[in-house]
Amino acid sequence: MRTHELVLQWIEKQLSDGDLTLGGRLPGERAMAEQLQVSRTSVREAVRILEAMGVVRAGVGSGKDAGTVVIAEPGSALGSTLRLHVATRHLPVADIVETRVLLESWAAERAQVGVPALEEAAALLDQMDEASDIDTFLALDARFHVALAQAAGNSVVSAMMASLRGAIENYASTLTENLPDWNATSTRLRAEHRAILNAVNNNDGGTAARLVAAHIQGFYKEAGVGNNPSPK
Amino acid sequence: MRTHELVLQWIEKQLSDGDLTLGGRLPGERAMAEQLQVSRTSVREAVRILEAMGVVRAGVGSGKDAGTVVIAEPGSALGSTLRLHVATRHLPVADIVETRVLLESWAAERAQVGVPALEEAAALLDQMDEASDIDTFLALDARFHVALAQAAGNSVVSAMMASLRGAIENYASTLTENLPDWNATSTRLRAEHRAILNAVNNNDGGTAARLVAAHIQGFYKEAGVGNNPSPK
DNA sequence: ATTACAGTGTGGTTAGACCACAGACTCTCA
DNA sequence: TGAGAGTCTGTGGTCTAACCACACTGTAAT
Repeated sequence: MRTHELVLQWIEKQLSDGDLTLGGRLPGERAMAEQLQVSRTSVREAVRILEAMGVVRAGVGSGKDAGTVVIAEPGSALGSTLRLHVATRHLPVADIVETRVLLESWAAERAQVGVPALEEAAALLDQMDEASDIDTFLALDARFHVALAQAAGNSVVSAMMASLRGAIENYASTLTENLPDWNATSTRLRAEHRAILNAVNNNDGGTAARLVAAHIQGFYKEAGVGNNPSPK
Repeated sequence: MRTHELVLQWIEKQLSDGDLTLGGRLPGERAMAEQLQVSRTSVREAVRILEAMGVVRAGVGSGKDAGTVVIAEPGSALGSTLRLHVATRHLPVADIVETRVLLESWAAERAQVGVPALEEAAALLDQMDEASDIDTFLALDARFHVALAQAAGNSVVSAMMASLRGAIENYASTLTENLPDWNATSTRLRAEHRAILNAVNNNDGGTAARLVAAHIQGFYKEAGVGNNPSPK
């Protein structure tokens, strides 16, 4: 077993045992190195991996943002991983879109009325009405979908949803260049968003799920993702 | 931007541009360091991250298994990430199980008859009939479920399925100790597996999906995962 | 009291050395 | 001529020891 894996194992144990909790600080790299009788290099490699996994955040200096702190950001971490694999051409974008449809439909169907995430979603829609440039619109759109997914209350689904969206974010941005008429498209997307949110708030999960699926597939189809996700 | 992130960016570009493909070798660490004008340490940190993401595999020595090679194993990488987050107690096991049900039901419904993965699944069932100890059985069980998911032909869903299963592998192993009668349970599980596979082979996706959902929920419920996944 | 500055501890980076490993090569000897 | 032993080379794995930038903390000078 490689040295940095030993460090990883040790840290994972600290987490499992509850000795290290969210917001907690890891010992300094030099201290850990001495405690585990390994070099600082190996400690750093382990920390790098945890950072890539979204489990810790490293900050220099001193004070509140300094040191290596335990966080919980599985979404962005999974997103980076998926993005890299898309780059290797072994995760087709069509499969990602299809999976998004699957997860978001499920979440829309089970979204619970009254949770804070839904209020945030509504606020985001208002902001989108005033967004002028495309990138701002897309960023708000991403947050809206994530908020909607959160309303279902399953953190794994939320994280995966966010990661899928993140993995193809640049891709989606590029796609908009293919659109014949962005104004028309954005107007349609905004209307669809309202309809989805209304269905959710009316406790009509089935309709919400169908609308979400059509919404996502419609966008990528119009923007020209060659492959058509298998129809439900 | 930190140095190792620069290296990561460079490698990702090589992948995107197709200069680096599956099975291909990265330049040696020393060569990359010189080419990018950074230290070997920084190159190594980048490689460690890619390794954690399941994008490359590092091997010492010389010959076919040596050097840093591009692979495509998103499943195990995502699994490690999820496992760590479970350790931080911010991804409840119940949510993972629920997501498994979601993904596997979907996959079972769309599994295509005749693909190699289904033949492998059938072979695994035969092996499970002869498996004596629990851990062997569970390992085969995991492979069966992954094979079933692969039959749907969506690589993202397959990878996520595998990762979810991997994230709670140890957990599942521990759970079996809670079972009152392993022989009875394993007999039931085997019968359920056969029924699922039969439904798939009869092109009865709806039934297959229902059976899979019941199969997974039943196991965790019997084994005592407190939380009950929200009913469909 | 306010300000300037040195001190301290954090992660970030580097250079250079040595190790174990595994295949390729070469030399020796039967 | 063939087989075996020994050497060479290049890979990643690890370690040490230094230096940097940063951000707060305490202290001393004004």
